[in-house]
Amino acid sequence: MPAKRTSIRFRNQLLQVMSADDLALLQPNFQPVPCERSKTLESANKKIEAAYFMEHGIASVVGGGSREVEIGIIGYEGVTGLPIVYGNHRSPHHTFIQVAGRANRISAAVLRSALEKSATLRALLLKYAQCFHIQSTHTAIANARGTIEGRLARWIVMAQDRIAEKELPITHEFLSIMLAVRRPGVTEALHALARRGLIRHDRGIIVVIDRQGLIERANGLYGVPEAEYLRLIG
Amino acid sequence: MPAKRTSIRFRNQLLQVMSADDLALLQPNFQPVPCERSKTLESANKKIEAAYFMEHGIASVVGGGSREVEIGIIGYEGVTGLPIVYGNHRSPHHTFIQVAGRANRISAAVLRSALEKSATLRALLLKYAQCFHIQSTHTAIANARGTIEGRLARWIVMAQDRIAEKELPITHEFLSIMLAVRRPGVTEALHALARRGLIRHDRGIIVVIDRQGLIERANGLYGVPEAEYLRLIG
DNA sequence: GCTTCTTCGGACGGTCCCGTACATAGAAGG
DNA sequence: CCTTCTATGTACGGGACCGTCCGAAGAAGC
Repeated sequence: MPAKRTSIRFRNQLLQVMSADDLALLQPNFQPVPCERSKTLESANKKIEAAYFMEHGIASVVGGGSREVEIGIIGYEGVTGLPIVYGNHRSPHHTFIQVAGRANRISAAVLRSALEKSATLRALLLKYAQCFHIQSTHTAIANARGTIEGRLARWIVMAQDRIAEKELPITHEFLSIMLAVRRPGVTEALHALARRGLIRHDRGIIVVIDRQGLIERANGLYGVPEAEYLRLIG
Repeated sequence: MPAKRTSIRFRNQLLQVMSADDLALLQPNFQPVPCERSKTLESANKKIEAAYFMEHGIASVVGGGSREVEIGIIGYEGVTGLPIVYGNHRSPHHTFIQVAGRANRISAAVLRSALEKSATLRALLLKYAQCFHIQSTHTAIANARGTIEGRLARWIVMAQDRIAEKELPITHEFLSIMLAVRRPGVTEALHALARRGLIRHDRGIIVVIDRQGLIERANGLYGVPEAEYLRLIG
């Protein structure tokens, strides 16, 4: 066997579980890019130029026109640009970096042709598409039934899954936009979580203390999409 | 050209826009079935036996465990069983008939093998999957920001799109579960819509009077998924 | 060290919606 | 016609959250 195989290990979960052949289709076309906060990856109703296999940081998908609402988040477990997987060039959503990090960028055209060539790559990315779909349906459920405190607890745990550190660099203002609530509402809910000893927080920082307690506080809003991810992707 | 072509016209939009070859893969395996109200098409976390190309009536997809919340609805514009298209056997959602009608049933195994054979069939159903995904993201947005009256107006217009008649057979109780609100809240919101002259309502019946007015009342919550459907499927 | 900007803490009246309870009125079946 | 069930109308107190405003307290630049 030729020793051509580059031994770069990706943190991205999709790239990790991908077959060597599929990875070989993508990897030569990867462009490692830093993702600074607020960087736009996709604009609503504009052609999607590239997909980003996240390595670090968090991307957020939002929709709803003027006053945007978060639909889902993507970290090193996933990839942006799902409309490409669906066979499309655009979507009415906006995707941007919420927590700085880095990603492997691949152009939409290359990804599209790789998807045509490989049925197994298609299968993997479609499974991830289902995971992301389920994540957004559970956002819908959380928005319908959850209190601010519960939704916030869910968001913090989901973000921690993707950061893998206990410190989340995020402001109340940002969270209030994501959850579509009033900014002081976020402040109060964070205090409530802190009073219960589940988090600490400082200017622009939230520190997870009791992850399991947060999950319980989320009152059933956390867990289902995560279990589906494990089942489908592992 | 051999006159083998059966000239049955389907009402289902996906079957209408499908190529003759793709239709030929599916149609011999169709089983026309009546869909009475409350019939379960898919259960949460159970193997999906079949997909249903709706011809009449409305199927509803819900999730969220004990107190379920509606994620999206499917009528003659679509098909149930999207997890099959995603390459899966199950999902954490529950799908059932909300307004009686009928559908063309096709077993999951047959649909799966047809999807493997035909790239164009895959492409079409994936486009519909994206449409449904966008529908559920907009349910998330509506749940986050809409008033009961607005969300109700959205739901009524969406249902009317799929019923194509002005009369919707639906009870307040049912709507309250779908929207995850209190039952008397639905009663009051329906009165408000009626006072504005947008609907009439009777025991178990809602009659659309001013569709455009309802859309305006939905305050931006209606329209985006519908426009995407037109763009992607036509 | 002082100004300026960002971020957070706290407060106000007001609104929407909740949980609950109860009464009425069609429908359905004897 | 009478009973029973379902569906709707209405009311009450209470809680969650809203829009808004203002002050304080770190962070950042001059």
